[in-house]
Amino acid sequence: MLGSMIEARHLRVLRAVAATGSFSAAARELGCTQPAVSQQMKALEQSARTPLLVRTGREMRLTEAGEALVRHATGILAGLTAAEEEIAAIAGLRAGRVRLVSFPSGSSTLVPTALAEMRAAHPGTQISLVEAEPPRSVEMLREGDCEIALAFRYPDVRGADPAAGAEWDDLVVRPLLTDRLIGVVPEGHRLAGAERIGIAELEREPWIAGCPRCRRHLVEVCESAGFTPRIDFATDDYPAVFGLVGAGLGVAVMPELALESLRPKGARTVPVEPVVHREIVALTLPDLARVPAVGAMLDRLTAAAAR
Amino acid sequence: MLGSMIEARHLRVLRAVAATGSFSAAARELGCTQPAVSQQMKALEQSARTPLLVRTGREMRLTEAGEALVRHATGILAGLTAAEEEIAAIAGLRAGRVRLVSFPSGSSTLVPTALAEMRAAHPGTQISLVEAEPPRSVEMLREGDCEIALAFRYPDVRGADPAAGAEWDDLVVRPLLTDRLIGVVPEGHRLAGAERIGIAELEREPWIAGCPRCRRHLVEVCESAGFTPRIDFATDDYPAVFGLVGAGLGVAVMPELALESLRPKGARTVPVEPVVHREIVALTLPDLARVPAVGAMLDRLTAAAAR
DNA sequence: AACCGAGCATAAGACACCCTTGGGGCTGAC
DNA sequence: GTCAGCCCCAAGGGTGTCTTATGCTCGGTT
Repeated sequence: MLGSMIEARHLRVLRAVAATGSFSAAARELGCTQPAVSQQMKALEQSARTPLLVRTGREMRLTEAGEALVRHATGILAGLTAAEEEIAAIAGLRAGRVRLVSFPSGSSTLVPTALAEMRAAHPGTQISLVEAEPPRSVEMLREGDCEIALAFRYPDVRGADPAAGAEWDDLVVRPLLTDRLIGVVPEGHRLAGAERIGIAELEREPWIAGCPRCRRHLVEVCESAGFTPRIDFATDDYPAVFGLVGAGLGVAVMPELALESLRPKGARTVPVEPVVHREIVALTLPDLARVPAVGAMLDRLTAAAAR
Repeated sequence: MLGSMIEARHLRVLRAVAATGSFSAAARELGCTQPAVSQQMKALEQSARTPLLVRTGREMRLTEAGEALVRHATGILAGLTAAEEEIAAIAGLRAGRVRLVSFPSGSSTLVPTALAEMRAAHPGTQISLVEAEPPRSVEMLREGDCEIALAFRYPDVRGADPAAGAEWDDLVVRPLLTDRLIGVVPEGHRLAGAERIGIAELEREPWIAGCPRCRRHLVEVCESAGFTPRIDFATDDYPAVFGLVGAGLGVAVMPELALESLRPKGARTVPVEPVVHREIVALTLPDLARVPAVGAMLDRLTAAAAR
């Protein structure tokens, strides 16, 4: 049912025979023995239901049908080698597109350096970057709108939050780096000069929270410390958080990594206890992880995170 | 060495998978089982050295390499089916060219009727006709300049002429019809009214011979009758022979078939004894005889000769 | 919460295909 | 006449391919 068609191998052999004029020469060109060529041609003529070659003792000639097939074979084999080359380029990292989606402001230093190294090592590849929040970015990954999603996760505070990581159990999770949350208080705050702050010391402060998941995790941490934070504002824009805190409107916690590219105007940063870690990971699909360009980009991200 | 390339079968399966979005549906479309599709795709991905499909649980998506391959597959498979159709047309007598070469004036009635029936039965085929003498026509056949050669041969007169037929022992010889030689004498000749002429009765007449092979055979026949003919003229143009005989310049023998389309001006025809037969045959190469259009044309020639 | 249907992967077995080796016949050249 | 080149044929080993049967996961249902 599937095997009664003309195969590419047949056309390669036929073309070699037509070009050289003999089975033996074609066999030498193809790197096989002469009976192999003979059998291929017999099979091809059988599936064609008409002779393609005329054996005249001295030379091997094509029939009309043979000429027609050779004429078509040229284009077909050209298309086939073009396809093979394009695939080989993708497999050999001389081409390939990787769509990277990252959470906002998570691409401050990690993504740019990884992207620069990737471009330097494999100039043919094209890396695109879009920003999206983790719930949305994972959705994009599953929908096929990107190949790599940068996300972060918090460890379970009390074993009651398996959902945060459980959503990813069918994904490839590549840990990149782990940073911790730093407390942010107004300059005039009573704890502004402290060396460390126990989280419970901020029980009665108004809070400025981050993105929904950050906010949820903040509540969990505080509740396991014995209180429920009063959240007055919520924004995922870190400069805005800094502005709000600097204006004396509340306190906040912020990833250490985000601080590197922010200027603390009117606010002070203080380590909090217990230490809260945030793990930044790269996510992809199992099949996509085996795509060379995707794997290479993951490696670059890992390498960039190692600093 | 030969088996490491992308095969057409792989592309057909890949296209079906891409079109249907699942292995099972592709298997139904292709008329095979689902594991067959699964294994084909695994083999293709292995030879591509990069994943082509992304299994996301719900749907089957293509990677960039997969998209590229499908894009190429469209053209490749189109070319392949076009080639298959053209071959099938030739095999199915909806197309095909047959170059027929015939000896002069041998195509008087035989070839036209066969050609007309061929055209009526298989309108797609193209039959061309060229005239050439038997030594040359066989050469054309061997050189690949025609598919069928019409020729004639005389039976051995004394077992000393094996060369006439021995040249064809690697050819397919299809006997079409056998006619006999008829004597031609001037109107005023002493034997013009005879019912039969013994060949020896023309011993002292001047002769008008035909083509080289006819002339050679004439000499053999006469010699086996006990004399050597005196040949004054030789031409392979039968009307010219008639003219020469009618002008009283000699006697001749002529194939009965040629007489049908000639007007005997000034000459009379008389059967000669012993009866000399001339066998008209169609020649082709063994491989070419298996080409449908060639075989069909041979059949039409045989059928036309049966009348 | 448990069930069920759809879909994919895997394993094993039968079968076909393909290539190679070895031998033979044929043709053309020295 | 011999020799080299070319083709076909037959037999054997290896590989690929398809099928059946089975297990697993997922999504929708009862």
